[in-house]
Amino acid sequence: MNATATTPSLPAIPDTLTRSVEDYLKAIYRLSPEGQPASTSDIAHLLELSAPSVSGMVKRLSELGLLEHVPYKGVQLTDAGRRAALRMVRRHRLIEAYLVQFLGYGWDTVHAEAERLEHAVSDPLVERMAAALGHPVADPHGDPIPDADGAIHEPACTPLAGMSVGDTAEIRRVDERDAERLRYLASLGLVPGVAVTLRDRQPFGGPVTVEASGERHVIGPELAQVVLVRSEGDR
Amino acid sequence: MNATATTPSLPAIPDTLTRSVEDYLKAIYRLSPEGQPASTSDIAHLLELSAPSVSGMVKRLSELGLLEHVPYKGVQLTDAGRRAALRMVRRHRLIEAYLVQFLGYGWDTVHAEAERLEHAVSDPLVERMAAALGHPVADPHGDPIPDADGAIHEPACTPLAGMSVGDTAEIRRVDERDAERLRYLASLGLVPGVAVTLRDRQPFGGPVTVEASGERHVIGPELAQVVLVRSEGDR
DNA sequence: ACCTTGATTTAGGCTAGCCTAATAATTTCA
DNA sequence: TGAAATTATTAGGCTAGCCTAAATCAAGGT
Repeated sequence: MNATATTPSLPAIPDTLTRSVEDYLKAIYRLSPEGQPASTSDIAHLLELSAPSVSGMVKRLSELGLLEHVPYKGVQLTDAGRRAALRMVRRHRLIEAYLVQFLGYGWDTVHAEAERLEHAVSDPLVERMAAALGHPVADPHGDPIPDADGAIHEPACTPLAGMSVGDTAEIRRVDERDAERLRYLASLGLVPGVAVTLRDRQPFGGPVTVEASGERHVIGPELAQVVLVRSEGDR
Repeated sequence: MNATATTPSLPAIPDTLTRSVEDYLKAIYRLSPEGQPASTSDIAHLLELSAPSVSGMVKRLSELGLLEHVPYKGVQLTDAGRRAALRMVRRHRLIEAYLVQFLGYGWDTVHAEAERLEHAVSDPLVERMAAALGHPVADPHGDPIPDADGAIHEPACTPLAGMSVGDTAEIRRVDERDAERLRYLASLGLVPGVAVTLRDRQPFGGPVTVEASGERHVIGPELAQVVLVRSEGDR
């Protein structure tokens, strides 16, 4: 017995992770940016994999020291795991920003491309892109970009659905994953940086009416949930 | 029996190939751009894999209709295989050109990065890069870039080692794979576009002396083999 | 014509990741 | 509290790709 004795033989974290592993870490980070445990089934749902597949991978990742797993309770990233996850988040968001800025991509199509590229770019390339962009702090959807050390500042945002009638706020962030949704929001002019005023809300989870750039739009509740705003009052 | 009856059940070529398959096709293309058969062991050597691994993959690829294999004779790409290979060659060379032009890469470091990115980029991204570059016909090492339909024009080149003393020629192409070699060549000013005159050749495969940009350099025979030139006389 | 040599293929085994079906643990609710 | 529902894990199996060791084929020299 000559190891540092935490778990029975700890296989060091390999210097390069597989695509799968990177995707798991990103998913777990997304499910619990604050560090609360994420459930197996949530991970499975997000990655569109079966629950047993996730169970198996979770076991391997915890043996690698990338996360901690309490059976039937959930998983939490270790520091090493969170670092690796944030590295992927940084890559993803910088790639999106780069493709939009320099290669004419739209905010609706850029996610799929970044999803593959993030596993293939080298760290130096990521930093070159960051420099070419002038070290941006957010991607085209308003998602904050962690710095190279993994520090990230998540600005306080609330769903548009949570605004009160009469309130005015600025759109900060929009969930990036559904291209069609992004195209629809863009067609309405509901993009980050735009000021919106809530004009009406129907009861029982009904639609809301917002005014932006002088136009009024009726928005369904699930859409109003993925558009994040910052009230003029905050910070 | 309801198939078109060439081989006993032909599994259609999948729309996306794996990284491994893409690498095999590229390797086979490189070993036989003219279509002569490539040997198992040459493929194994180029990809740094064991011969049995290559044997197994070759079997699968021939079942997929990407190549034809005559046991103990060699493999030849089919039209579909060659098309897939040229698609990878186009990607690789355009990525190299893009990274050098827009992201400050040097010709010595760009190969490794392109080697990974070529498997991850989408066709539209490749075409956007090509457009941003103004549809170049060659990459930073002078290697010609196939067009989007897979047509490629390989300019007639001969190794510098094959020149006669007193001849003058233009450097056209340099093997891209060894970063250190590229750095050395660049330090001597021996890059594509430069005119060189052969001043001396030592017998028995000895070094050659070339003059370029007014300077003389002594070059070992294996280096003189990977620098390709076009004589002023040729086309 | 035979035998050695080198290239190639077959045999058998391994890991990473995925799956479905079956089992087990936890939570919920009557 | 105890059954039902939910959630997670184990069992067992699959493919892609890689490996080493063993067998086999193709040639070339005597």
